[in-house]
Amino acid sequence: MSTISKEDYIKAIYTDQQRNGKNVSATYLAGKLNVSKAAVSDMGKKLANQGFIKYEAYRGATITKKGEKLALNLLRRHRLWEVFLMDVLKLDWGEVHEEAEKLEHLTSEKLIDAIDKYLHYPKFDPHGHPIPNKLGEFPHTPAVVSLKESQIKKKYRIVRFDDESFELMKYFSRLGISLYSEIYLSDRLEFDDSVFVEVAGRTQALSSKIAERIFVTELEAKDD
Amino acid sequence: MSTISKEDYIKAIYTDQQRNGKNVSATYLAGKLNVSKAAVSDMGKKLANQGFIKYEAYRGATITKKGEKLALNLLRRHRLWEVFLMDVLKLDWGEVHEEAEKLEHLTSEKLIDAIDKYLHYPKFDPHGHPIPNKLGEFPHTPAVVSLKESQIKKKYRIVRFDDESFELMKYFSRLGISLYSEIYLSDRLEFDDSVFVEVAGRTQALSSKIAERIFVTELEAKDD
DNA sequence: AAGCAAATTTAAGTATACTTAAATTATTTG
DNA sequence: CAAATAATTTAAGTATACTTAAATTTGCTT
Repeated sequence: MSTISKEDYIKAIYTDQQRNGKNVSATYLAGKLNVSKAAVSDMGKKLANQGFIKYEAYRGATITKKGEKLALNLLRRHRLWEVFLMDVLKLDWGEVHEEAEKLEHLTSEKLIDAIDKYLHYPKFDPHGHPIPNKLGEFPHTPAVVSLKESQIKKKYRIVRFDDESFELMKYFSRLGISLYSEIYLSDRLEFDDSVFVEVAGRTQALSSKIAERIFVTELEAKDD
Repeated sequence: MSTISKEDYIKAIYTDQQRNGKNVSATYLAGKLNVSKAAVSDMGKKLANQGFIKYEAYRGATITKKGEKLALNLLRRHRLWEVFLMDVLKLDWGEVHEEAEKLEHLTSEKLIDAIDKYLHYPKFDPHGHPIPNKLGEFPHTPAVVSLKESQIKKKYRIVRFDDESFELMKYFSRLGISLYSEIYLSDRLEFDDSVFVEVAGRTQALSSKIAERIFVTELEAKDD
């Protein structure tokens, strides 16, 4: 009923819809999944037939309840594997996502529950993404905003990197930007929406593309 | 180059050739892999083209060096996963083989090496199968024979169950026959080659089909 | 050694998940 | 608002890994 390929489409549709709120376009999916737009159109119809998504010709996909259930399950498997591979098997940052991407598709309910138990039911993965429980429920979390939307002259704590690419993660670690570190948003340029931040004792400029991927919670005001 | 399907064929060919020493027949593979004989014939040609096996029409398959290398790698991945799933994640006997069967195909060199290290380089899996190292070398092991070939009136230690089926494993555990237990081969019937054994304080009769799957090493003579 | 049964292959066809190229629909812009 | 351009779909074709049914080969039996 659901193959690896289909699962990849469903996860991409769910994730993009969560992030951007609108119908997920064929072009986006083709880029993300590295296939032609024609393939997306084809698969769109199949997934719609099987009730995982709604697919209107020329206007993209939206996830259904059934699709969401599968997507949350995949997210759960993916994120638990990530924690496991990093914390237990000591794979590093960059390897973890790619491995999890493969393992998530072939992991039975029993196995993933065993991993969950072994890890004492973690609530977040190594990027700060919340891990759905068996029922597909996310842990309750304080409100988070991306650095792009947060206010200047305020102190925050980084709680999530909303990106899995090894490249960006390496960039962050080179800059001393890591999960749960404090960050002070000193300024934002009108010109290109880039931001200036103080983190790990350094002042950095970050493009809005990057700020958009860093999620934070507010801390008490900084006293200078 | 090598898909999950192909890997399953190669593993089956390698394993059967090891066990029975002759060309592996299409009928055997069709049964083992749950596909038609026509499918085996098809795939046989493909695998031969790619250098994994030799395949002579009407006379079955033999593994090549290249195929053996891949098979040993698969065996390594499979067996390490089995140890990991049982010892670390506490899955039970029956579940372990099936899960490993899926995971082995999508496990990178790095991951399997991390698992190997985590487990402190185990030499045998939960069925007593030897685990090849990174180079495809088996650990040195004392000579083992199946109960079918061993001599009566001698004491042995069970060191391997050469079968992965849950059914047989359950049967053994019901009879109190477990890995590394002592077993005394009291008699063998000419009639059907079945054997009488004393194990776990009980006297049992075992069919030759079953005796064939139990591998033992000799212990010092039993003193009555 | 001929005939027969079993094993195997060939042939034709299916489903999945793609591809490229042409045709169609939607959207932007002057 | 029409034309251009961008996005998407349709059509035709490919590779993989199967299927069933018919034809062929092998090896056994007498």
